[in-house]
Amino acid sequence: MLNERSITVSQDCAECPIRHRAVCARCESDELERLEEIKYYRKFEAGQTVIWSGDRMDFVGSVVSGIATLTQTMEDGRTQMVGLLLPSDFVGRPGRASAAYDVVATTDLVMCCFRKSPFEEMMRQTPHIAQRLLEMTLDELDAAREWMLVLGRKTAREKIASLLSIIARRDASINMRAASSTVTFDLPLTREAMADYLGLTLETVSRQVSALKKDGVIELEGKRHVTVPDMTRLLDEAGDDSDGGMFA
Amino acid sequence: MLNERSITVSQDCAECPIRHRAVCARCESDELERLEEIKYYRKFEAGQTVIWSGDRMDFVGSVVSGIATLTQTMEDGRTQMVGLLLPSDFVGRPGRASAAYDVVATTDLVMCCFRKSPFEEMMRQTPHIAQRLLEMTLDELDAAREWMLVLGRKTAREKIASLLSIIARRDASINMRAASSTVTFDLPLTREAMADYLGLTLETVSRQVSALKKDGVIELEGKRHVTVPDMTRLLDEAGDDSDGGMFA
DNA sequence: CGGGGGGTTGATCTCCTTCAATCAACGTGG
DNA sequence: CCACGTTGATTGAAGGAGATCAACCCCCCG
Repeated sequence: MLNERSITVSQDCAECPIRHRAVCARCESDELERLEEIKYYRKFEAGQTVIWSGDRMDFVGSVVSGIATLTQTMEDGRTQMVGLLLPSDFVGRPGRASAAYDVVATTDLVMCCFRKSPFEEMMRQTPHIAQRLLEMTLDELDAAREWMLVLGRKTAREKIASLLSIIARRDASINMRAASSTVTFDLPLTREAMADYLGLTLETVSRQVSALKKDGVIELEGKRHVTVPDMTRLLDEAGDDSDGGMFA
Repeated sequence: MLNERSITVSQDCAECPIRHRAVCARCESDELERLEEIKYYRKFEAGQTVIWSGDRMDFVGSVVSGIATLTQTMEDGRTQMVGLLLPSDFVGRPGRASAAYDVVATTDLVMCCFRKSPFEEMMRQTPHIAQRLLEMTLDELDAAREWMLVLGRKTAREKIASLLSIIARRDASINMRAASSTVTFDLPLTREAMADYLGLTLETVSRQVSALKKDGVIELEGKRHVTVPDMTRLLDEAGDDSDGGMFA
């Protein structure tokens, strides 16, 4: 832990680990130079709140490393996660003054932030940023719609299987691993966070995870380390159409 | 499959009722001229399918009048609506070859379609279109996230109240009516479509609509015509934070 | 008249929530 | 080093919200 923490984070775009996927992916070197002028890094510890819904938000930015969640909460405390932010994902909405959701770091988190108004100005001038942001937003919209099916129509067991599939898939994509039939990864979420994502209680999550384990769909080491011996089987449990659309 | 009785109607952008809200809202007159060259109108009757998920899609477009739905269906028939398309809403995704969802006309529908590759070419050349599309996509993403809270955490009664609130609100916005405390509108959806939107069964929808009526939250003339005597009361039933965010 | 689509209502069942006890891992202070 | 509190997780028992299955109504239309 301490070792990882002490790693110096590069502020140089040229060495940025998320350069090829983030909002700046399409930028030319002169555009990157302009971005460097308005950017700054921020670090958050696991559990810290990045911003509260309704708060004034004078920056937008990208997740460099770590994981954050976007959540909505009703007055009586019921909460629903509406987004899971992974490295390269974009945070904030250009043209909007205040945050629409709570953003919370679930692991230690590094963000590359841009001051909002210069960023908005750049969006107007250089189409590369707006183009990439449109692409990313359309992807997020697709993901949100996929999740609406999960929330509205799937059983608890299918919900868990769906979540595990998604994490496994993205893990494979980030680490450039081939989609082999057996997959291993660490759950970045607590049982409660999983429940908030899936519209369940944490007890139901716990029970269904245990059930999937008992049925041999997954194997567990500790609470968080998951092995999926047969990815097809998991996708089947998720109720997704066969292939699982291994899209980039 | 090919009995699609789409009728082409010529129409002038200058007189278009959705010009100020659609994807072309920001276009200058010369840009509109270019758009006119690649556009064509299509009409669909209530119940007709505009396109099936997975089908090749060689156009994108805007809803001019009428209402369409975006739905996802699992192999066993469970369906979830993931979008409700109203006049001025955009259909299709630039850069994607095939439809990701079923699009169905729930009322008689008129669409203004653009041939896909010329449209994509225009997006690259004229920033006004991409800018507006980004804005609209961000709005849709917000709406989708709002809906995730409804699907994941609200009770059946709250779900119905939420749907009615949304329809009432948008109706007020389209018809430029002041947000008076008493509102009247026609439900554009069958009970089954409401159920698909809300992740419920049609029986539960029916029961909860009746319950809201019995409790005086709404009044009904026939099955479809709804009167809301006190909008605040309805918003309260929906579990939304007080004001209901009367956004433009 | 018959039939079908849309809608309502009733009885029963079940999956998930709720409430509660227990456990393991971990850090902290006496 | 051990008692103690805390946090995350598991498991059990009981209850309820909504699903399921089924009957029936209304209205339009051929």
